[in-house]
Amino acid sequence: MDFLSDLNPEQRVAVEHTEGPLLILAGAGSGKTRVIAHRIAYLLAVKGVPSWNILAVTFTNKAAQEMRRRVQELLRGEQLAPGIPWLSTFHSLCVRILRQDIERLNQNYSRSFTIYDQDDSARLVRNCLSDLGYDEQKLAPRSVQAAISNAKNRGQSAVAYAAGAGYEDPRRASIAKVFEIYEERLRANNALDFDDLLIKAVRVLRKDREVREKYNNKFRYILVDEYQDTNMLQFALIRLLTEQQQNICVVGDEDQSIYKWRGADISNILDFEKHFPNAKTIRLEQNYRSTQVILDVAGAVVQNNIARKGKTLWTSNPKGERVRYYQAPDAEGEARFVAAKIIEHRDEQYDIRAAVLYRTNAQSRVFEEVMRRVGLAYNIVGGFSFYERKEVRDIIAYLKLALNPTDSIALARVINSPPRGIGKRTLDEIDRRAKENGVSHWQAISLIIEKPETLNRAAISALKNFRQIILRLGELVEGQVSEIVKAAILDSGYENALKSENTEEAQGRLENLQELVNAAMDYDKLDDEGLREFIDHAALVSDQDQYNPDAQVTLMTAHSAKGLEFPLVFIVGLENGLFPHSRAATDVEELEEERRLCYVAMTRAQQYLYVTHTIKRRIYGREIASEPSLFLNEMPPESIEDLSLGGSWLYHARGSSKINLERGEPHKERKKFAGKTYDSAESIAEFFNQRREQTGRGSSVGARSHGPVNSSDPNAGSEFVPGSYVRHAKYGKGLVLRREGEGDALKLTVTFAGYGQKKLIQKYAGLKPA
DNA sequence: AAGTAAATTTTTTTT
DNA sequence: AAATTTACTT
Repeated sequence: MDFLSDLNPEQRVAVEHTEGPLLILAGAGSGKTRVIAHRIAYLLAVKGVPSWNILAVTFTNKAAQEMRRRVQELLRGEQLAPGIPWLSTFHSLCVRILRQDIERLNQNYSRSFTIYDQDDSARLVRNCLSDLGYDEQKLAPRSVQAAISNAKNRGQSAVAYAAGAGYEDPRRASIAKVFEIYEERLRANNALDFDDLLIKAVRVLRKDREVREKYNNKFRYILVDEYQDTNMLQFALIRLLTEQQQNICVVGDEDQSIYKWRGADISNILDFEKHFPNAKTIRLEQNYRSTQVILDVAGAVVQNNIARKGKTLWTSNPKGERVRYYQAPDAEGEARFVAAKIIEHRDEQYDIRAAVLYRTNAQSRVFEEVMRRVGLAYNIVGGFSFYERKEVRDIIAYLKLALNPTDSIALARVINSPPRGIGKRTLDEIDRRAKENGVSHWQAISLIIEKPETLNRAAISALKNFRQIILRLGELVEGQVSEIVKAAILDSGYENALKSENTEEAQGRLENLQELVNAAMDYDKLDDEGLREFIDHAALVSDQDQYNPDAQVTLMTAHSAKGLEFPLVFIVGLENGLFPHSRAATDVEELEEERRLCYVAMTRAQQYLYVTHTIKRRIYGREIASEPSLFLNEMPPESIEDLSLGGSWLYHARGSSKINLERGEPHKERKKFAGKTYDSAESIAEFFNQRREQTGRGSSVGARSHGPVNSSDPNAGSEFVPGSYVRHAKYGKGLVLRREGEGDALKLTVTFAGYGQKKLIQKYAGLKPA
């Protein structure tokens, strides 16, 4: 079989250009997965490259799996030496490298290191904070963790972070201190957090020539997918791996860069030609996925971004139907609309796959409830994953301890769960003895058992009991994975504790643990995968790995949808403050990232795209009036069909004579959207006033909503209505989110870039319009 | 030490 | 509104 005939000319070049650096700028839906799969197959079958010489890095394990499947399918019937290339995520690649070679770093890490996920690492930060005597109210563990992670992703050590001047964050010195002991403790626990996986892998490659040469010789052909979302460390890794050869092929799309907040550095892709001087660049601009209208609308939105090279996607697909728009009275109505439409589409085409995309996971609940009520089977991606459930995490902590008893986070997690009589007093004593003798908590337990000092007999026997459990598990680590998992569930007393609870919830937890055993059994069959790999997998599975391509309805965040496609897509909750998210509202760059996210979401759609928003929404149990997203405003009206009942925002926006849409040539540069936008105070007030008049006439939609926005009288303090921008002497520019009270008691909730939300009394805050 | 009641917080996106 | 944390009882 030849691997070229069903490719377009550009795709073909991308497959054939195997030697030397290659940059593939692949627009949404331009068949990049196809190209990568064909390229790998071509390397193997035509170029005769041995499979172990190929490394392909994808964003998720699922994507790697999918790639493997497609390559295998292409190679069916080919006579080839067996073996599949290394297909993995950056993080699992680093784990594989480190499990081999971390000891060469001489940093007291052993090959049996533990991986700390977000939750573990947050716990460790919390420990550090409390040991330093810092107030968690002032230094939120999560934000400290984020600051540390950001610094690590920039390649900074604790010392460098402390020295790093710049903007004066009063918390900086304290965070640096936390950072320092956080790192110390990771090392003491023989643990690596997600960032460390990359950092240590880069370090070992950089430091040790032998290791570097080993991997340079091994990976002669390297492919990186989603290159626009790689960060500094991932780039460093690529550089080190391509020191000898330059057969590096990267694929990406600047318009789909949505992980800047996680340290992704777009200049990696923009400067690729600089980094690899002889690079060839190929643009894939033909879209095979979506209808013309969907592409037009998505393009019109992303065109509002300034920081953009700009490219033109085209398609020979049919024009398709207009994008459908719906304004719902509330989140419940929004979900009901989506469910009803899915059912309608099913009548047309019984097996149509649908996706509901939202900005935040918290939005999923209403959709789940409605889907269940109307009897639509759905698959949910993200949110609370299987491995994040408490009981599953607890059992995994037992297993981690069996392999690495110095892991104090795992120890703290399970030492008294299920309850076995080890309380605060005992824990304090363990901590004291550990510090006194400079040993781990695990070793401190043995010290206490030998020489109890202050503790009573009951506590000592509880500790002995616990130590015995872990030691016994330790004897099983070489055996079958499912056996030790079963032992952990049973010997820890977890099963009995749940059984004696005798509730439905406990029953569910038991079933989850049975699932864990089932998952472990898969590892029994594999020769070179054991407990270690099982636990690594649990830490490194991504949310997207829960995606089931056969599911009829999938609920997930817009982020998780990257790389996927569906005939029928709903983008819900398109409201200012939600999508774009309020945390991104005041920063132009962040707003542009939100817009790209919206673009990614829209370009998932193959045939039908629906965009919806609500006019009021519950947040923390409080009902808040919400306003339509500015992204809705950026969609060309002629491509939108309004399905709302009664008067919709769209109806007002488009129906008003004030609107003067300045439309230029479709693909020429166009001035920023000049239509009526709702990002000014007056227009929002106007919109809601119009609504009130209309609903007053007896429209059924949201007839009695007394949200704060609706109460805004344009004549009184009209400057500071929700949606308007203000300037604060200290915090700078901010977006007004909420308005409460009147006169002197007028309180405003304002979100400021870098400072979060603040409640301000207008009388004292000295706000100016911005 | 463990269970219950009260208070407090939570929501960005994720390897 | 729900979940988690803390305070208070036994």
